[in-house]
Amino acid sequence: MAPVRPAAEVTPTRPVRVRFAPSPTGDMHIGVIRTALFNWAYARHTGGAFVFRIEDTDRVRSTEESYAGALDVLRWLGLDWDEGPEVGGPHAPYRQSERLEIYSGIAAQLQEQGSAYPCFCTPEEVTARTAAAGRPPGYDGHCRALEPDRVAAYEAEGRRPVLRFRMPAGETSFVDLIRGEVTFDSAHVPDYVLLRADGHPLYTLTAPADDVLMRITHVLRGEDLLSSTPRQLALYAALGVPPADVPRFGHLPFVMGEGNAKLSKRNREASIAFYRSEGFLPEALLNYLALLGWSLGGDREDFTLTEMVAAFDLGRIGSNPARFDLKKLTDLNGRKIRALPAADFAARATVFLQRDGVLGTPPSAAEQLLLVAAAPLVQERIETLAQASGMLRFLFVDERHFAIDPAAAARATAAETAPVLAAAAAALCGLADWRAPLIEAALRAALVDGLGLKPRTAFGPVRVAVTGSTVSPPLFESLELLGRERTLRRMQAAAAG
RNA sequence: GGCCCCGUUGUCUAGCGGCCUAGGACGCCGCCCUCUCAAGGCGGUAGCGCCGGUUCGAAUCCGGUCGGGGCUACCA
Repeated sequence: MAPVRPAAEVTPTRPVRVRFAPSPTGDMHIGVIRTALFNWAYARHTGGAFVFRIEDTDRVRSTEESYAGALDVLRWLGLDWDEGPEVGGPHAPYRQSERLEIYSGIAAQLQEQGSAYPCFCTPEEVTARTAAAGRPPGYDGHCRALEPDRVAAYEAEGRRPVLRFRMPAGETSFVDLIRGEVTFDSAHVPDYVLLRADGHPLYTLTAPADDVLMRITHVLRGEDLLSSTPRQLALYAALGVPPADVPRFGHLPFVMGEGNAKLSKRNREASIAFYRSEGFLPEALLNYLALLGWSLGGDREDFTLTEMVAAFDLGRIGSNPARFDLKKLTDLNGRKIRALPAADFAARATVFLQRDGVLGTPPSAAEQLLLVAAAPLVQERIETLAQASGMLRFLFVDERHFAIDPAAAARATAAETAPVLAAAAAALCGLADWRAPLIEAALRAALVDGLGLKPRTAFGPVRVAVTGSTVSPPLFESLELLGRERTLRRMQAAAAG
């Protein structure tokens, strides 16, 4: 058999159409989204189309929740699709469960022309045979040429056959977009199942069918599908798909978790929902994921989606698996948070502050103003949005519920702190203008110069008394935002013990 | 077992025959700054899996080897 060559070598000018085709069988995870990102970036870079298809042919595992979750995650990330669920398109429907007639038509054609045949073997029988023969596992072609009376006998037993594709002998090679030329010998590619015994199609049929029907030009998918590519190519040959309509293939390396295992749905760290609820920014997640297997070139690691799209190039995708590193993601997230305009940060942090009861729902106008004012102070100190609450609570908490963290209070005795707080309160109560520089000057004069304390020991008690913690945004700015009244009240309360 | 893919510091990577006594980033360690915590600045730590070959010259090309991974489902 002549080697099958990718279509793009024949027609390099066909407009790019890529697809993201998850199966809705669980939470969207890191690896899957990285695949979506690369497809999306390639489509946007080339001005092509990004097709979103749902491969829900496994009726047992697919759930409506996962389906909804997939759309939700893509939307949250900002990976917009040109064709697919809810937006429709010329090749609708985009859920394979709604395209069943198409697949049975193709299956019938394949069977009619002898490219596929019914197989009555049970999996147990196949393994028993290969084991007995000392052969490697995999279907042995037992039903390839069944006599009619054998078929009748099986049917009389009440067996329902699957439909298997008849793998032609010979070699199949193709040029993988990421790995270069790959060759498989059909001797190692067993006849595979197209249709279940109940007549429902498998992805082995639906994915290749839809890739061609939806006029996909480039299939960028996980490395786990690399060895199913010769099957897909053989199917196209049997169907008589013109070479120009056969997509090119590129197999992305895995994203690994801790240890040496592929990051899977088992890890909580693999779920996009986890990062969303921890306060990671979508653009940080995407930026980080891009770094796993792709590089802008040079030393640029912190970039925008727009920059990524402009520079995206399949040639720069690496072929070796990458380990997911939460520390690096977190660092990148911190950078993106710091770079946010204050109002933008405030808007994004709001849901987290509400979740933690720091802000009301909806927040009052005063709360919103205070949050924007405090934003720059906090942005520099947190790495995830979820950390904002701990840093800001003292500013918004109702005075009746304000409390000093016991661990912070235990750092010094009341006898030690009371004089400091009294002096601080005295210095501040008559301050003409309640602004950070003046607050600082007054406190330094009273505590450092007046009481002869080191800055560290002078301001520590004030910080604990007013913010309730040993860790807070910068003290003087915090006092300014808190206001004179609440500041003095908290100092007096703390001094009184 | 068979077939296929992969192999630069702990991690992600740059590198595509001389610019490499291998660059950047995260992490880690130290110092500086400093009202806490951060941020920032400066410095340090650590790598081309191994063996052959090609070449004047190899991280870069070739072969082998070892190691890791995937597939080998009526999952995708």
